[in-house]
Amino acid sequence: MQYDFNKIEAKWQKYWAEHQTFKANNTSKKPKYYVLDMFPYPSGAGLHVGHPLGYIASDIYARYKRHKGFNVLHPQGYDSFGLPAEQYAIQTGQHPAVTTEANIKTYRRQLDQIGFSFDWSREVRTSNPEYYKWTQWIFIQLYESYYCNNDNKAKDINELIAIFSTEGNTKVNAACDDGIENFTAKEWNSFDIVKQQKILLQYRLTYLAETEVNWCPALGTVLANDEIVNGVSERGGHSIVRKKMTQWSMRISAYAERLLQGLETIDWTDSLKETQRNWIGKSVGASVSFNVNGHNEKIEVFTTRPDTIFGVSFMTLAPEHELVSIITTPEQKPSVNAYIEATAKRSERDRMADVKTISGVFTGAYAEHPFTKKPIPIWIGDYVLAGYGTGAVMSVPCGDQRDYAFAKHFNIAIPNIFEGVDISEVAFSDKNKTIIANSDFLNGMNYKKATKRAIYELEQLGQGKGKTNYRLRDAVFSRQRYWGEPFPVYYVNGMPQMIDLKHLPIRLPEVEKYLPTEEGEPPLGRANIWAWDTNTNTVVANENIPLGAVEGVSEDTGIYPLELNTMPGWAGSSWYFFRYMEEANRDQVFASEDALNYWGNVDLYIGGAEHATGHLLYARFWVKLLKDRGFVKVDEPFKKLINQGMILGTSAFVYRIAETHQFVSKGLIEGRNVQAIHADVSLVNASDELDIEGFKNWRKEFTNAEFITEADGVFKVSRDVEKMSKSKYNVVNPDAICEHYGADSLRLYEMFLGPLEQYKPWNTAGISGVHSFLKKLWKLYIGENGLNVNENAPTKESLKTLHKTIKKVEEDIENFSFNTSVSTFMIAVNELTAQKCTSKTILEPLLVLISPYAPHIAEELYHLLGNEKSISTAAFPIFDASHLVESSKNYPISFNGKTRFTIELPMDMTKDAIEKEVMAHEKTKAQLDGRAPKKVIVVPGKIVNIVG
RNA sequence: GCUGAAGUGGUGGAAUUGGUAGACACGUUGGACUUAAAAUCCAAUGUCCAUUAGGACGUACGGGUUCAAGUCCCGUCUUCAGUACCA
Repeated sequence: MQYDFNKIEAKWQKYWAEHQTFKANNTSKKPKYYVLDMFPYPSGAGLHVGHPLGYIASDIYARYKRHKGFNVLHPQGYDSFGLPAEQYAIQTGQHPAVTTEANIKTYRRQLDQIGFSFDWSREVRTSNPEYYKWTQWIFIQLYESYYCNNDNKAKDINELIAIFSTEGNTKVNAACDDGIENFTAKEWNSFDIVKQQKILLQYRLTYLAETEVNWCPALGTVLANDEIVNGVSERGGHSIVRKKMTQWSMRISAYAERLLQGLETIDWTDSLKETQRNWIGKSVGASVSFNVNGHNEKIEVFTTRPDTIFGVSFMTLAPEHELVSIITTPEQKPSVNAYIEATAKRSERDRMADVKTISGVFTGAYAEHPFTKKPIPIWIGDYVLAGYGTGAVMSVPCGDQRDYAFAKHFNIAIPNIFEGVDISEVAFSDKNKTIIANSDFLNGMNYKKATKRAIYELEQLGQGKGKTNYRLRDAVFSRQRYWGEPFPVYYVNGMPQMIDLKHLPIRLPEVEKYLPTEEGEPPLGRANIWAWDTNTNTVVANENIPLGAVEGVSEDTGIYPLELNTMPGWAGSSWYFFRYMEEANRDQVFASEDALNYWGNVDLYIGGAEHATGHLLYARFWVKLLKDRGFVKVDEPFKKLINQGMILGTSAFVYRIAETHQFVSKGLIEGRNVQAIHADVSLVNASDELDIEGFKNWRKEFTNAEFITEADGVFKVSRDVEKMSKSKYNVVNPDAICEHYGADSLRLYEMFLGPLEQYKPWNTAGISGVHSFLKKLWKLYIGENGLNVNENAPTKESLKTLHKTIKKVEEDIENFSFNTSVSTFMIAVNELTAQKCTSKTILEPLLVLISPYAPHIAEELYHLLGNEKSISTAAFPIFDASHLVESSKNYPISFNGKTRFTIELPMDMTKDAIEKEVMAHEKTKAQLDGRAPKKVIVVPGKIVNIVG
C-alpha cells in the first residue's frame, strides 16, 4: 500500500468536519487554553505560502494542548471590512459584500486543505451586521464613558453629569481636551442642552472634535498616525497633508500610563514591548510658563530638564504656534510670515528628510525669565513641532544639541551652567554627570536634586509644575469610506445622539457608487435612505429631513441626519477575540458572562509584528475600557504573543537592453544599458535558467523578444529576495504544493524552514526532504504485505529512541522551536527503521507525537493500527527516563581543552568511580606517549577533564 | 543618531545553564538497482596538509576571562527591523 496523501488528507478533513472534532466546549472540567491567530483580511489574491506559517504554528500548539488534556479554543474568522474591497468596488461597481464573500470562500477552501483544527462554528466576520452590531455598541460605551484620573478608570458619563450639576467642574480630575473652561454647578445648570453636550464631548472617551488630521487626498480619507509610514500612506504610498476636520476621536491618551504599565504583566517579545513603549513615549519633566513682555500672554513649555532653567537664553515656538501672530513685532512681521509660508509649503516628508538645515526667525518679542526676570528673545523654528508637547520649548543651548546648533547659527548667547564642562564645541547633555553652576539656588546640585528644587521653586511662583508628557495621540476614528461599520449616531442641532442598543445594528445602506459625493461628502452621503426616524426608530429616506431640523430652528419631525463617516479598520479587530468565546446567543450579547469568565484572556496569540502600534495597542485600549465598565474581567487581552516572521519570495529578474526587445542573460550584462524586469518564478528552474518559450508566451509584449544566451545556450536570470507579492511574480501558491506533496509535507516544511520568528525566503526545492520523511514514516508502519506493526515487546533500544523523542518534542513545542522537532522525527524514524521496530508500544505513541505536525498521516496510521477514535483524543505520551538511566553514555575525555579519546561509562557512576576509571585510561595513554599521567577532574553532569 | 535582533559549511539551519561545533535537510560527487529514466537505497561532503595513520586551522574581525568560549567580558565592522528634530 502506497502513501496516497491526496486521498488520506481529503478523507480526514471530511472526517473532522463531519464529526466536529475540534469544536470547543464552553462547559468543561478540563483546564482551558485559548490559542488565537490574527484573523486574515480576505484579499482577492488568495493565500500564498507565507500566510499559513503562523496558522501552522498555532495549530501545532493547539493540537498539542488537546493531547495534553486541555479544553482548547482555536477559532478563526475574517477581518472583512477594508480598503481593497472598496477600491475594487469603485473600479468595477461590484458590491464589496459580494467580492468579500467570494474571497472568503477561496480562503476557506485554502485553509481547509491545509488541515487546520479550527472550530469554525464560532467564525466571525467583522462585516456581518450581527457582528458589527456589537462594534457599534462598544462605540456607544466609549461615548457614555469618561476617564477619572483619581480612580484611574473609565466611569459612566452620568456620574460626571451629577458632579457638574452639584459642584461644577473645578474639582474634577478627568481626562479631557486642553483648555477647558471652569464652571460652577449653578452655571452648569443654567447652560442650555447644546452647551452642556459640547462640554461633555470634551470629556467623553470617544468625542467629536475639530482636529488637525492626516488627510490623504489620493485615498480621499483621513488616516491614523500608525497608518502613515515615512510621511506617506502605508497603503499606496500617497502623500499626506495636514488638515482641520471635524472627526470622531478615541481618547486613548487617557490610558497612556495603564497601557505602559500593562506591558509589564504580559509575555511578549522585548522588541514589541519596546515599540509600544516608544509609541506611548512617556517623558517625565515639568511644564513651565513664561510671561511675554508687553502682552498679557503666557508661553507654556514642556521640559525634561527643569534643572537647566538658568541656562535658557532664548525660546523657540513652532511656526504654527497660536501666539506667533499675536506677539510678533511689526518690524519682524514680514520675515516671520515669509518663514511660516515657507514651512507650510514643505511637506511632512521634506521636513523629515532635511533635519540638518537650521532655519528660524526672530519674532521681535521677549519673554521674561521666571527667576532672573531677564528678557529672553522669542524665536520661531521648524525644529519645534506643533504636535508634540505644547509646541514651544525653552531653549538651553548649553544642554541640548539642537538648541546649541540653533544658537550658534543665529549668534545667540550660550551661557554655561555646568560645573567643569567645556561647551565650546558641543552641548553637554549627560544627566548623570551634571553639576549645576551659575544658577542661583541650584548651584552645586546634581540633576536629580536640581530638578526637584527647580519644580518646587516654580510652583512657589505659580509658573510651573511637575508634569509627565506622552507622545501617544488620541486616535482619529472617522473614515470617509463606504466599506466599514456605520456609526450608531444621528445629529440633532449638530450634536451627536446615540442610537439605543435595541435598534442596532445600523446596517450599511445601499449606494450606487462607492466614491465620495461631488460635494466631497463620504460615500454614505450618496445613500437615498440614510436618516434616523426617532418616531419609529428606523432608518428612513433622507428627503424626509426638513431643512429646519438640520439648522435647529423650525418644527421638529423627529427625523435627523445620520453620521456619514464609517469606522476605521481597527474597530472590528479590537474586540473579536471576545466574540469567539460566545457561540449560542450572539444576538443577545457581545459575549456572555459565563463564556467570558470561562475563557478569560487569549493564552497564546500568533501574528505579525507589523501590528505593534495599531491593532495590538487599540485592542488593549478597548479591553481596558470594557473592564472598567464591568463588561469583562481581564485587563490584558493577550497573555503571550509570538510574532511569526515573514516568508519572503525569491524573485527572478531578466535583463532587457533599454528600449529594445533584446534580453541578455545575467552573465553578459556587463557594459550594457539594461533594465531589470520581474519574470514569473514558475518560468525559472532551480539552476536559474529561464524557460524561454514559456517566457515568450507569458505576456503578449514578450512574444517577439530576442534572447542573447550564455555560451552554453542557456539564459540565466538573477535572483533577489523580496516580499511575496503578485506584482513581483514571486508568489508560491499553497494549492500547488498540497497537490504535489500534500498538506502534511507543506506543514512540516514550513516549520522546518527555520525558526518561527525569523524572516526567511521560500525555496520549494527543499520540500523533498520532509516529503521523503513522510514516505519513510509510512513505510515504517505499512509494508508491501500490509501492516508492519504487532504486539511484540519493544527492544530497549527502541524504547530509548521513543523516549528521547518524547522529551525533545515536548521541549521543542513548549519553546516554539518547531523546526528542530521536525529533525527529531526524522532521526527517530531512521533509527526505528534501522532497528526494524514493529512494536505497537513504540509506534503508536510516536504517531501521537507527530500528529500535531502532520495530522492527516498520523490519523490514517492510527486508524490502521485499529483505533476507532480520532488521534486528537489520544493523550500525549509521557517522557519516561528509566530506560535512559540504565543505559550508558559516551564521556569525552579532554586534555588541555582538546578531545583526545572517549570512553563509555554508565550514567549512574559516582564521581570517584569515574575518576578512577578515567585515571586508568590516562595512565595507559601516558605510558604509550612516554610522559607522566595528568590529574583527572570530574565535574558532575559535565565532561571529564584531565588537567596538566 | 537612538532602540532592538542577528552575523556558524555551497544553501536553510542545529548546538540545554560555557562542555565532542556543523545535528537534520537541501545541494553536490560516487556507487547499487534499472535497457533507460523516475523512485528508492548506500557512501562521501567545513578548509588546508598528508598515500595512509594522522595533523593543523576553523562559528564576522581584534583582544580578554576560563581546564574548556559559537555561547561570557571589552573594542571594531557588517546586516536586518523599528523609530526619529520628542524638548
